[in-house]
Amino acid sequence: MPSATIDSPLVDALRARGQRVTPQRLVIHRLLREQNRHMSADEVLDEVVERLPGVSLPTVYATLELLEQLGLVRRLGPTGGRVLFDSRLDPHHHVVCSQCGRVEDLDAAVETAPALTAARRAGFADARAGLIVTGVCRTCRCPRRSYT
Amino acid sequence: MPSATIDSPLVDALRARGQRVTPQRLVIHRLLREQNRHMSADEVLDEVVERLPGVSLPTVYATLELLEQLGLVRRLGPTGGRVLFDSRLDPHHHVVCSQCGRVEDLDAAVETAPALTAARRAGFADARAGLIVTGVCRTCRCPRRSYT
DNA sequence: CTTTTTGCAAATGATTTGCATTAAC
DNA sequence: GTTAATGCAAATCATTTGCAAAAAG
Repeated sequence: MPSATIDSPLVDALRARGQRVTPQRLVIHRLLREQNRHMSADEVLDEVVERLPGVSLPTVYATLELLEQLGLVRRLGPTGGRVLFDSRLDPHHHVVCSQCGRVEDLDAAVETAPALTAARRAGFADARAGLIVTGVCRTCRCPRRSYT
Repeated sequence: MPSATIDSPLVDALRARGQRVTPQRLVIHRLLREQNRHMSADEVLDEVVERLPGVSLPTVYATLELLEQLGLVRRLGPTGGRVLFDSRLDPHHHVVCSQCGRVEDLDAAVETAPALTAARRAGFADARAGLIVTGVCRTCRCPRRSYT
């Protein structure tokens, strides 16, 4: 009976996918489990090099993407790489394709009031809420085939 | 009695702030009102140069930022310039400071089910929802003064 | 041993900046 | 006339890529 360590979820997922367990991956994963804050790739590198000198930024990026695919971290922010501007001013939300970055409007009633209240309580003024739904769009889902 | 044109909201806001009404600003604003889609700065430039040759990318960026400040467009995507990774895996939301980019967790119950359903109906699979609240944090609000 | 992962250096792409010129007011 | 806004070229920043060397299984 293997005792569940902090590494287990990562190690198990890697083995299940036939991928390798490297010190870089372990250290980055541990760091993220320990730190209870949002970190950029840069910040991760800074902390990681202290424990494992020589680690490179590209490795950090690759590992973070891997961890995201394994469901072990959540990516925040740019879902595609660029900023988009929306001319619709009425309240509505958005769906973003996690593969191609396509953004579509989403008309759905979502009760954002409690979140706005919580934000104000946290010290944020002029709060506005927007729901971002992430998923895989039809086009990206249908492999190599025009709309059937 | 000035008839309300499509330009009015922009022109009025500019005058109110003592800023200048330039053809670039008018054309970019009109374009965004007409097009009913999300556009990147590049895409805006492409369309704008057809109507006003010689317009530059920096001007497009500056104008889009201005329009955002005036509340005439909404910015989607990178609220700060970089991606952040969140190690919290349980459902929660985020507040982002629109000035400094600071991101904090937000624990508030938000009913995302209807949005997820709408996304599926729109053809998106594996949909996950995250609420992003944008506002100005306390630190950015208190001008030039450490926490009082 | 074989194949994946790494580190390095260089490339890419979006956005921003400095500055002289032009155009609003 | 004054001052803000523009266009241009170059800078910056985060992220990605190509490839040979190192390491996991």
